[in-house]
Amino acid sequence: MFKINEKPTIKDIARLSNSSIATVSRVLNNVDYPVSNELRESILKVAKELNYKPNIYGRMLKGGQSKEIGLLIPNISNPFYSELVSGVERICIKRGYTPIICSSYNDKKLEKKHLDTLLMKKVDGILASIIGDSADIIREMKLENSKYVLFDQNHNDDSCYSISYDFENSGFIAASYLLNQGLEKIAFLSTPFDRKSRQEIFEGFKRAFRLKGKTFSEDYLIVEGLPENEIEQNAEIQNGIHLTKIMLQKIGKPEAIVAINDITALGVIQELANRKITVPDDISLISFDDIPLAEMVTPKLTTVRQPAFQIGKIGANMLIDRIENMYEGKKSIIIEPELIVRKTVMEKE
Amino acid sequence: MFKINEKPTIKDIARLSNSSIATVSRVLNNVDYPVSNELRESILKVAKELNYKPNIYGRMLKGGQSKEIGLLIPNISNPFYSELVSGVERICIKRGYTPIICSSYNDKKLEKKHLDTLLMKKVDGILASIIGDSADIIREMKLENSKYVLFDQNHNDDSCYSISYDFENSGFIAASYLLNQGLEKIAFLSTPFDRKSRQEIFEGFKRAFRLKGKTFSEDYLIVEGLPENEIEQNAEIQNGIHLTKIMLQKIGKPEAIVAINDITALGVIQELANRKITVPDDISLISFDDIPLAEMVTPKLTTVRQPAFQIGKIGANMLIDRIENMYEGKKSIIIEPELIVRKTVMEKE
DNA sequence: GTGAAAGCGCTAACAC
DNA sequence: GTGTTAGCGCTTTCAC
Repeated sequence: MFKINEKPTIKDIARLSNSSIATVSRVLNNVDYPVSNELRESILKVAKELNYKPNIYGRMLKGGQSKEIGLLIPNISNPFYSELVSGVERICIKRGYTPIICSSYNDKKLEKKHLDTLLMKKVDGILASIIGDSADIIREMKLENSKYVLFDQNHNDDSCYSISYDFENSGFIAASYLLNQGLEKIAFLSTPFDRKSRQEIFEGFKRAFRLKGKTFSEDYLIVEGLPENEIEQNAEIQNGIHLTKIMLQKIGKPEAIVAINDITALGVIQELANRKITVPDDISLISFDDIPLAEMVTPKLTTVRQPAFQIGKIGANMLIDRIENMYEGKKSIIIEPELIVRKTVMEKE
Repeated sequence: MFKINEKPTIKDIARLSNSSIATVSRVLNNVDYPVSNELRESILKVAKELNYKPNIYGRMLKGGQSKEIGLLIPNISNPFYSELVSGVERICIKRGYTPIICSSYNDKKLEKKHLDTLLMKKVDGILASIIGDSADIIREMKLENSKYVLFDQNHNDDSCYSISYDFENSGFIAASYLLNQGLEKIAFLSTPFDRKSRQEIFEGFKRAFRLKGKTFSEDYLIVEGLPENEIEQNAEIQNGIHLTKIMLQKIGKPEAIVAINDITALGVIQELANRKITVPDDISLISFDDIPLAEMVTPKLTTVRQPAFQIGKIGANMLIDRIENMYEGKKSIIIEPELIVRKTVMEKE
């Protein structure tokens, strides 16, 4: 018999089926190779009896693919990213890969450590939304000539495959919609513009004003941030509360508010409610992302959809296509945002 | 030189540092073994120059630990589970493990496939919240003599390590709190009692009535379910909406509602709002879980905390302790729930 | 059709 | 202190 309490190997199968490891390997891998039916049956029978499971490490050593991809994100418990992950997962399931999910919790050291782990595991590729020095991370991935695709990154590096939203247009859509409802005193609430995305949304926002022949007064730009530390998972909502307080103090009640994302918008609603100010009756509110929550809360959020699930799916397909050397699309994919009208903006009747 | 475009191995390092693979292995593993400083320096220098990363597959083949644990859950994009995952992740980071997260999306076939993948990867252990036939899954894990810990499972199997909440007490706490506020016409809204947890919550709920010398009229028990299919990610909130409609039709407006979880409660609020019924002014509402959302929405949810993050942390520690043969706690850990008073229950003044 | 044997990168037992 | 070597489970080449 084979070793007690040890996993059976092809050797055991070979012995018990009176054949050789080579033949067993051929049969089990269903490789296109002539094997007598009799032997084949016998081998399969023994394999089944032993409840044989191949040892992937033996296989990997021969230089196989790990069929794993790394997924480097800031925080799995942020609904935006858990949606993104979900999209990646679906594609991975369909295409036979396992995603290794790593949250860096806004800790650059940890992010680097995760990267090292992934590289060591020799994952077939990496999907990353980097919080730290992206140049650094990219360099390392290149060094290991790992395949990778970046989400929404601040990279100036043309050599990277990436996927992102058209943030400028997002901002434009939001502002245009408000202006079209006759709302003009609009406050823009955001955490600091340290990510390109936020700056771009603001640029599009201003473009909408320009196009209507109006000017945006910088007094209405409220940018402030608790230092970005998402370990406190409700940091973003705290930002919304904080920004609202500052806004009310600086400029009083505007007609409408643009919040940099849905979670921030939730904070805005909460702080306004504290002061008996109702959305949308007293102030209209629009934000960005359209996380699933957006239509679960009351009132349902009017928002500009930047679909996390979809970007996850597209990104995963892009990466796997690259891994399998069949990617033929563009190096940089841009997803167009979409206005989702719900209940937080008072519409002109 | 070593092979172009290939990863350097200890062989390459040995060659370039004029030593042997054994010595290289010793130095790199920092094993307690005498090596001359000169050689050590030289080896480390070469390793660094080559940007050497050990191949874990070679190591694993020798029977090492994978330092991975499997995490089998229903759905990563459900906030409850993304919190749980987050808890597991923290512990894994601290203790040097990588969690492999697998969502089964309520598909039993997929769950089984994930399990096979995990077993094949020879993860050091598995944390599981099983949706399918748990006996089946447990049998397989035992067969592979894999270490495992179950979350909140319907297992009758005493031989299992598990962690769960005291659901009966949760139900008791919720009902007692409402009754103490003078609320007596209380509806209980839940999806079908196919999980032990829901039945237990209801038992505790009834116990509170009994203890106050009151009886709960079964008319007020509203159990109904869209077939459980969380692929539609907002299935749970739809359940809340659906249950509310049925309730209003069957019994009209109760004084208070107990909803089986926070997301369902969000659906309740939404449907009531549609009909201009306000929480808590017209109807009080309490639910279970205390997902982060619960205090982000307006009104903030009064709920009985069944802390997902904490259960994730404890479960991960339990599993890793078992893996490292240092677990000394109980086979079955029960977490006590806690009442979190916020804004959805009208308090007696 | 089938089997023997080399070798993937690493660790560890053994030899010097 | 250092080096040689066997062997982990598998795939694959080569020989029969």
